[in-house]
Amino acid sequence: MVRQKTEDKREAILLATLRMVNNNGFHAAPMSRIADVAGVSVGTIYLYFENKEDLVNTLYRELKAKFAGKALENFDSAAPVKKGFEVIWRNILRYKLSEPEEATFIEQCDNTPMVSEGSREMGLKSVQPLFDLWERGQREGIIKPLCRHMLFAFSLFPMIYVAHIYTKHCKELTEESINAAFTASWDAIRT
Amino acid sequence: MVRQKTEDKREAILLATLRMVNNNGFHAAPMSRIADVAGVSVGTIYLYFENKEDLVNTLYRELKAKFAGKALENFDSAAPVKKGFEVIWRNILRYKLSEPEEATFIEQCDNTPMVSEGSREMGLKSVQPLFDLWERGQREGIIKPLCRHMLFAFSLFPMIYVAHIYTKHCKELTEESINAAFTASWDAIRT
DNA sequence: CATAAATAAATGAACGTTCATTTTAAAATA
DNA sequence: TATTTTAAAATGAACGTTCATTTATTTATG
Repeated sequence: MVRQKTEDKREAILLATLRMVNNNGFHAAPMSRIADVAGVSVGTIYLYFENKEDLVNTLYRELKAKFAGKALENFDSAAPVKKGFEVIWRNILRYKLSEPEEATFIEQCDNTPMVSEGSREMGLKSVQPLFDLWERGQREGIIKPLCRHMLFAFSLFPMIYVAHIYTKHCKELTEESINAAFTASWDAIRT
Repeated sequence: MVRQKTEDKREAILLATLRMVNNNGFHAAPMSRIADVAGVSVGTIYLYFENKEDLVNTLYRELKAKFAGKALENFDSAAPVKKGFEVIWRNILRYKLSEPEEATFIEQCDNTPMVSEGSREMGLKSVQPLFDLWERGQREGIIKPLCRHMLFAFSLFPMIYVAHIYTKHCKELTEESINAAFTASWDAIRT
């Protein structure tokens, strides 16, 4: 075996991309600067990624996969609907608060043509257990008969927005606020 | 009297900007194409606007002002809290559904460094009556004691998201769905 | 020494912006 | 009224810069 492409460099490039894009958006993250921050030559990036689009999409998909893993941690599909929902809800909030850089990047990607529709769909499929849970809740008459989009819009989307605002302004969310936010989320979708 | 800069051209340039940016984001709206679509020469744009940033910020502020006007239409600050909230809620939804292009542009702007923090703050101040209404609701014990961000996140943000999804996929929101969405919004923030 | 990884330099396309020039129409003149 | 003057409005080719990507070269490894 000859010399391997060091995995370190790949990671450094991905991390640099995350940081640069978060700092000032995509238009302020030229390949040259990503290379600088990663401590790597520009050309090297093209050894690991096809082009910039591929680089960004790869990063997006990896983060989304990690996110889905965290979101479903300790989730028991046999538990009561409200309990199951609360577990996922708190998991997502914890992730958004503890990994604000990753969270910000994901949000940026959801609003740019640089990330393909395919990458986005992949992200949705990874939280299928949540959709199943909602459906069960509706069959049991516990959850309002709204479509997925609406349920997401009223129960998870607001929390993601709140986490974003708070990390952006470096304020801390008290345990009390978090509980209040969960109550609001649940009140919105429960019958 | 000398010749006036025709107001038509200014409007054409703004409209072209709106369309181009909506089509594929800011990076796909070069001044040259904006000029083409507006039926104007590139240089002409610089007679009406200082630079691209000024052009975009001007458009953003004009749309935000129009939005605020629509949002507060028929709002009576003396009416009961729930009624007042419902008026504004439905006004915003109507705007988002009837002017999807403008709505999409505003959303894009809220996620780009091209729009200054100052422009964004201006947008917030224009819906002060809504904040006042929430405060009154809290004094009356009708609305949960959450901060502005949270109230916005749980009652208006989801609806904006839903309107966006539906117009994007060209689906129609039934009157029934709209009522259900309002109930969810109100349930989320009422005590 | 052979081969792949890493680099630095080179390339060309695209962009925002400028500016010398032309067009337009109101004002002045006769 | 018909003609000339004037200055603002409009133009679009050209400029300098930046960017993503490619190429040629060097470096490191087995």
